[in-house]
Order: sequence, then C-alpha cells, then structure tokens
Amino acid sequence: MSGRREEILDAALDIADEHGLEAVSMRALADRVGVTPMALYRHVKDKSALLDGMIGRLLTALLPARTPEDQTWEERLGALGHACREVTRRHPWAAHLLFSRPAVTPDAVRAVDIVYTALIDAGVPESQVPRLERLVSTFVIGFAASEASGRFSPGTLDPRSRRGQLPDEELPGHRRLAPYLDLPVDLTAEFEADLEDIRALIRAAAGRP
Amino acid sequence: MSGRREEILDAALDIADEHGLEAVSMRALADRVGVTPMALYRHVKDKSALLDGMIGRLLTALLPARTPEDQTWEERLGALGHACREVTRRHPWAAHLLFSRPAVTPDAVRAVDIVYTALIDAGVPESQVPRLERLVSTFVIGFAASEASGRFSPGTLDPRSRRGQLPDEELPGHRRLAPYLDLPVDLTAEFEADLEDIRALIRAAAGRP
DNA sequence: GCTCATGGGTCTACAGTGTAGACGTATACG
DNA sequence: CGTATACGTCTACACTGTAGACCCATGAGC
Repeated sequence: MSGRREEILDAALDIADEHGLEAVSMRALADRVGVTPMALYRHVKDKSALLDGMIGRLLTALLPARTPEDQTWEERLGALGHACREVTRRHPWAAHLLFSRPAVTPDAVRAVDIVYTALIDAGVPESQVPRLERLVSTFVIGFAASEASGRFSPGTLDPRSRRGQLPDEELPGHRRLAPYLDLPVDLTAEFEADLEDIRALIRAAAGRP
Repeated sequence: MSGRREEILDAALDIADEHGLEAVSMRALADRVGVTPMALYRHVKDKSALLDGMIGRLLTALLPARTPEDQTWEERLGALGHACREVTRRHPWAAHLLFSRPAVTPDAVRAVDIVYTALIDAGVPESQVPRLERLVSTFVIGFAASEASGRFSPGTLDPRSRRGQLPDEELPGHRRLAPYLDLPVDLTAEFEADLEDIRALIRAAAGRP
C-alpha cells in the first residue's frame, strides 16, 4: 500500500542515475528521503531487497502499456528489445543487475510471456520456445550490459595500441581486419542488425519441426 | 617480476572459489597470504586492480595452449565457447566481472582474435566480422553469466507458483507452454543447441555478401 | 667498509559501510 | 479510555578500503 516504499525506491533510482550505483548507500538514501538510515528498514528488508525493488521499478517502465495486437511478432520482439536497451542506456548501472536478479517479479514474468507468444506466433515448435526465449533474452540483456559497462568500447585505448601489446603474427585476425577495426561503431545500427539476425535464427527454428 | 603478485592473485582466486567474491577483502586476502593488509598494496594498486588481475589469470586458463590448425571453424568456436562456460562454472563469481572489465589484456585480445579468424574462415564478409564477434561473445558470456548467477533457474520458486502471481489470462504464452515449463532443463545440451543455432546464423551471414 | 637507495612489510588511523536492538511517538480502532 | 500498529530515532558493532608514517634487509657504488 503506502506509497512510502515507492518513494524510497524512486529516491534510490535518482541517486543511482546521478552518482552511480555505488553511491546508493543506506545513509545517502536516508538523507535523500529526509529520514534516519534505520527508518528505511521498515519499508525494505535488506539492501539486496532494495536493489531488487529498484530493478522491479525499471522493469515496469520497460513493458508496453498494452500488448498491441496489430503488430507482427518481429515488431513486438524488436520493440521489447529496444525498450530493454533504452532502459540500460538511461540507467547504465542497472545493466548488470538484470543478470544477477532472476526474473521472478510479476513484470519480469510478463516480459517473458511477450517473448513466448512472439516465438509461438513465429511458428517455433512449442518444445523449443523456452530455450529460444532464454537465447533471445540472454543476447538482449548481454548487449545492453556490454554497452552500458563499456565492454564494447575498451576505454581510451585505441585499437592500434590495444593490438600493440602482442606481436602481429599472433593476431592474424586483427591484421586482416585492421581497416575495419579502426572505424567507429554505430551501436544502434549494430543492435538493429543483430536483432534481424536473431529473427532469421527464429525463422529457421520455425522451419524445422 | 617476483611471483609474489601471482601468489597473491591465486590466493584471491582461492578465497573467491571457496566463499564467493564478496569474501575477497583485503584483510581476508592478507590473512591468507600471511601478511598485513597494507602489504598487498605493494603488489596491487587497488582493489579494482586486484579484480582485474584475477580475471586476467582466468582468461589465461581459458585459452587453448596452441591454436590447432586441424579443426574446422565450427569446432574452434565451440571449443572457445565451452571453455568460457567451463571457467564460469568453476568460478561462478567471475561471470559478471567478464562483463564489466573490457577485453584489453593480451589474453583477452588473443581470444577475440580466435573468433575473428573463425568468422573469416567461415566466409563472413570482413566488414561484418567485428559485429558478429561482438554478437557471439555477448551471447556466450551472457549465457555463462546467466547460468552462474541463477538467472536461468529462478530460485526455489517452481514455475507454477512463479506464474501464480498473475492471472492466467495475462500470460497466454505461459499457459500454452505449461507442459514444457515444468520440465527440468539440461543447460549443457541447451548451450550446445544454442551454439549450433549461432553457427547457422554465421553461415547465413557468410552466404550474403 | 660505509653509505644509500630500493623493495617489501608493519602499525595506526580515518571515513565509510550494512544492520541488530532497544526505545519513542502518533494515529486508528476496540 | 486503552492498546495495537506503523513509522521513526539513537546507539553500537563489526566490517570495509586505504592514506601516511615508519622499519628493516638486501645489494650497488664509492
């Protein structure tokens, strides 16, 4: 009931957005809410429960208000994927939490269901649907987490110097691809291309019963 | 040089394996090494540098001693994927670190190069290779991280009660798939099937220049 | 042989963390 | 009225990472 809990979670979201997840301490959060640290424990069991609550709120924002019936399964999958990436772009700290906290909240289950129905509509054999749902969600969350935590853009090191740590003969692939490795990457376009490849993978799975 | 640093990193690995990553504190580590906490700082700049060093040591173990020439690209990709999953099964705490620390160590670059050459050998257009490398590694690391952190096996909640939080009409996908959702999953077989789907995705990319 | 730098280690101290436990108070209901 | 319940405060404890000063053994150069 009492919106106090939501108020607390939102304050925690604000702190994380402004100063990063590690700045979310019970004391800082309490300050923000205008209360003593121990008062938070009336509304939140634990610090880990606090984190759960935070991603819970994000998941709610991620879901479409109403599942639109007039979209193809391709569009619905793409929309959910982009929504997920959008959330982690807005809240980079959230990315790796999505991996550690299993999908047990109602909203998370709802998201899984959207993927299930999309795969069913695509014609995937029912026995394969759970596996492909895990495949798709793993990739989407993984992409978002990689982007948010900088795995895709390794710091300030440019490709040349990164490669330079090793003798060139040991890295035949890098040598061959040198012209492409120095280009900047458009991660939005890349994500779209990846999604299209995944859709093709799904179509292939639908084609072999 | 002095192998003291390696000794420290290995002690840290042991602690993480035995009691989880959160048990790796400077004090606990110092105890294990038989030294004062501050002594560690002679060999390791930071706690975060310590973590970097730990995953560095794991990555070394992940790589094949010598890239075998007599394997198809499919086999090489599969071997690397399984090695990655094996590492995170042995050291579950390492999974999410793989996401947060970019691939800048020599061994990490070497691993990337193995994927590059596999994709080139598969006939993927060179302009597409970097993107597909990111796709493949994102999925593999994502799978490993999901498995290690329990995202694939949501706690003790069985599927029925998980689903029970919401009215059945809101979860048409879950209702349709009910018979399959209660089955136990063999994640090893699933990973293999996923890898095969990814290989097919690569072949498709190779087929359209 | 004496000096001096250097690598490795110790001790103390500080500011920060999550949270258990006891205590207070204000509102709502019998 | 009394009493339960929800909410909040205060204190205290056992941790955390790490800055700063100090110590001592080794080996190189004069």
